[in-house]
Amino acid sequence: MRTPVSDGARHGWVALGTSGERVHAVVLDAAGVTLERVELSAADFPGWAIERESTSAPRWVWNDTPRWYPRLLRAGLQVSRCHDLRLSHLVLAASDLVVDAAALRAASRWHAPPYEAVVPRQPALFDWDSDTARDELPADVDETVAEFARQQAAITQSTDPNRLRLLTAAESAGALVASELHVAGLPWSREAHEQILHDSLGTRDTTTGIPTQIFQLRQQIGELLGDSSVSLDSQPKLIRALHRAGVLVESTSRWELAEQQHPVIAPLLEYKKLTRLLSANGWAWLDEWVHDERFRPVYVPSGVVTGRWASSGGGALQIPRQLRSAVHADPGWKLVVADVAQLEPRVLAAMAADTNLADAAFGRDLYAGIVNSGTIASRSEAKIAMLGAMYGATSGESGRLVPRLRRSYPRAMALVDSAAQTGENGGTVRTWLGRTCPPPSVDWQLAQAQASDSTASEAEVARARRLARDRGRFTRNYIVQGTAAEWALAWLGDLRSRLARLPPAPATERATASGTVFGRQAHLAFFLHDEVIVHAHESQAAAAAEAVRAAAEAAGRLLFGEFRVDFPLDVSIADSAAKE
DNA sequence: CATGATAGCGCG
DNA sequence: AAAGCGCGCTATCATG
Repeated sequence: MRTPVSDGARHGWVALGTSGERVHAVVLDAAGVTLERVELSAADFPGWAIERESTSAPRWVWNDTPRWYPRLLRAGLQVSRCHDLRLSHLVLAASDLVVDAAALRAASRWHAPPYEAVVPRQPALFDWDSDTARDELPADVDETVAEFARQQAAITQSTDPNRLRLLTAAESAGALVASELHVAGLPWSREAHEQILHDSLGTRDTTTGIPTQIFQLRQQIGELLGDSSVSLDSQPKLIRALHRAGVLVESTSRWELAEQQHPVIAPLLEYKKLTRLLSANGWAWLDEWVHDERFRPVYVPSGVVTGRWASSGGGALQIPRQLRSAVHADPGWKLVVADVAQLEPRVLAAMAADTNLADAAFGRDLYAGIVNSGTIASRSEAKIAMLGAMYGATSGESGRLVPRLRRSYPRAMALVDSAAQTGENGGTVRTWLGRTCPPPSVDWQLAQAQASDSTASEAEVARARRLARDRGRFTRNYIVQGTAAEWALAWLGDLRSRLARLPPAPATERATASGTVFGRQAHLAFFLHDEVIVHAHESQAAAAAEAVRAAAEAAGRLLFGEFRVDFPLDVSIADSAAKE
């Protein structure tokens, strides 16, 4: 295992490409001048890369991290830095900060969907259409070098090269982390999971497969509704059965059912809860997604329009709290579970340089700070108000409370209000580092144009107004959610290099079996917007926890410099990831 | 039989 | 009471 060299002077770049079975590398100096061209067989490539990393720690330039990095990891190489051309292209071609994006946009083959969408897990299910084939990502090394040059030029000539350099580096570091998370996997106890399933669902009937608890609830609900054959899984049928029993609901959603007074409600809500567990994370999920005590979801960096990650397969970003105790460290290892308290409002305070809000948050619970300042009476109201301000609430308790925040924190509120106004007017907004939201759709623009015509009907005007407001709420939230995603990338990127610098754990049986770079090393095991889980040998858990905190501080400084805002973490070191 | 839309619920 | 952002996934049901 090679430990990444810590960042210091610039180490130059190595651009990679393929041609058939051959790998081509072009070594560039820091100014982008070609120093050397190397051609390798696919088999020789990992060894060559390991050598290169240890001698010069270059920034690896490649078309798409998931097409290159997993095999290097399996060969034992954790690289220190890369430039992901696909992700960077998507950011730069759309960014307001780029002065002339024509050349980038003309290179349309670089505008490509995530690898998972192109190479699906079950290829048979995918229907290749001509567009996808035509837009396949370039792999040739000269095309790689050319795109890299275009991107460097776009950054250098932009109105804010520093931000775009940070953003593309953060995106690229995130791409490395995403591959590492997949290869390492989330430690998952099959036994603990099965215990949870058994405790809540009971045992599966040997012939029907229906768990006893669900079977019994179904019987009980049938009796209470006076219809033993009622279908509980079909909303229309369930609604009709409820109506016959005098429960006058318009939907079968949980909140509406919960309002009703009827003996069938409690068992019905329980039934819905249990069937949800069964279908989303039951025995079938366990068999499909957990192997060798690891859950290995596919993370999709930048899969969300705001820059947040998405995931593909297994519902990685929706693991229910109920199952978190199944996330369990290996014997002799620990989980360091850390999440940021109120990331988004802190990010908003820093973006707006709103010292009142940053001070209210400093060193404590942000909502308690708002209460403390006398702005709002209770913590729960403060939270509702702040979420309403960032999401664009107009009615209800939230809408009522937002004006109070506007009085106490005018700078922060003006920033989100202005983003909303820009969006309503059809404009674009951008995050702190320059990720720019998409322009309004053709349909949206058409609706606005029609509504401004003197012959427009009332319905057309109302629809255009509603669409404009919808877009305003989107852009309002975009700047905050997107900048929070950037903070999280900076946190992850800094953390991965800190963890890589920790000395390896003592040799264990598992280390020899796992066959990857992470067998003996503290490593990231999970990431979810504002939370990380690190898997570390017990001898290193405390150092890993300290690295998590230090990385959060570094991320705050990297984005917001000396502005006085902090990002406090809740950190725990435990065998499982269970909360509370 | 396959595809797409919708409801509902899980996560931040 | 159920609004106000961003997602993925499952089941059902209408449509091709």
